[in-house]
Amino acid sequence: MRSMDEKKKNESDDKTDIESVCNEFHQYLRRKGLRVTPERDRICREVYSTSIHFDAEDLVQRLQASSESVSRATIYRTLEVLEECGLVKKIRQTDKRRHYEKSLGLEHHDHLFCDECGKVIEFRVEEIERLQDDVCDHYGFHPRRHSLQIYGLCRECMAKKVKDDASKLE
Amino acid sequence: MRSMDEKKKNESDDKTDIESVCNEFHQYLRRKGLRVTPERDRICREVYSTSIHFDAEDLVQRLQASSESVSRATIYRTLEVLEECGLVKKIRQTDKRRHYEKSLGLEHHDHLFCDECGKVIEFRVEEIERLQDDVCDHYGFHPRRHSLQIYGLCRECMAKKVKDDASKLE
DNA sequence: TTCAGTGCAAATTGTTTGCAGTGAG
DNA sequence: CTCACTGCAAACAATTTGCACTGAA
Repeated sequence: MRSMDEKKKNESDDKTDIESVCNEFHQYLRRKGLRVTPERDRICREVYSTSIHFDAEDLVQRLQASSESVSRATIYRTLEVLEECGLVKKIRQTDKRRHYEKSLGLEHHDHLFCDECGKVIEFRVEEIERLQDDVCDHYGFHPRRHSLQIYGLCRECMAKKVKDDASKLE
Repeated sequence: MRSMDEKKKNESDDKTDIESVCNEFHQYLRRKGLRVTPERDRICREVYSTSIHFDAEDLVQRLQASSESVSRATIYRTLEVLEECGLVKKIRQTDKRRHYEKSLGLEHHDHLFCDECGKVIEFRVEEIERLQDDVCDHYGFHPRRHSLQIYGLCRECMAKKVKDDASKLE
């Protein structure tokens, strides 16, 4: 698997320094003539202090559980701003919820989603990226973003399923 | 572009004979002990007599415009059955609507979506399919379905944009 | 001081559900 | 004759919006 770029699956990896992310966000806001408010700051921190993957409703739950609650509307509005400034990316899954991932410092990558346990595995294969560009060239298409999602069963859930199926036959 | 499989973009291509599709659907229903009803038939025909791509709400609009209106609930319920039997496939969920494409006789393929005019271009690259399998092997992941979506601007919209931007500079 | 931003509650949108009546097998 | 299917209207769940108030610049 030469071209596959191994990624440690470390959801709570705190390498990205929250302060610098907030700074970047504040700068973006000022550049755009938007205001830096405690709510926006709080939301940005919450997003960046937890797992890479989250959805809007989860975020609402978490933020409203804290003493410094932020309203649902503000959270939705702020997620849009965060997306515009590139700190967060929509990845949208199968259910009706809007899924995001924080994107600072992350190279583009694609996902494997386990149908059973919901696990998310990230991967990146240069060769696939390149082939996509070829396709676009071929159609004169100007790509802005893409997503490759593979759904199925992860190793563990597959093993479990095989076992369950076997025991049903007894 | 050796491995790229050219697909004529012919949305209303009626090669797939509606009668045989309906037949297949009826057989599936019987096999499963489900009933063949006029509503299910009507929905199946509507799906197969129009463009490959559609979303649930569009279908509702079209079916309710006709004299033989079918209720929204029945349409949603039937789409599920059509999906189980493989006559229809769920695709992207960019907006909040549920998008489908009819899948009979179509080989798996991926999509380019134009952000501007909404055009959809289908493509298939064997090499990409193969690389995806490699990725799954590597993680011990058992794939069931996948989708690769590329968003951006199609040739025409890109040209238009370039022109517009240029005229703004005058 | 002045709007952009906030919270709240009401509105929207797509989809799902409960139920009484109906018709396919 | 039965029970799966239908239409309807109400229920849901996620997101959006209108509006009066508030606080960042």
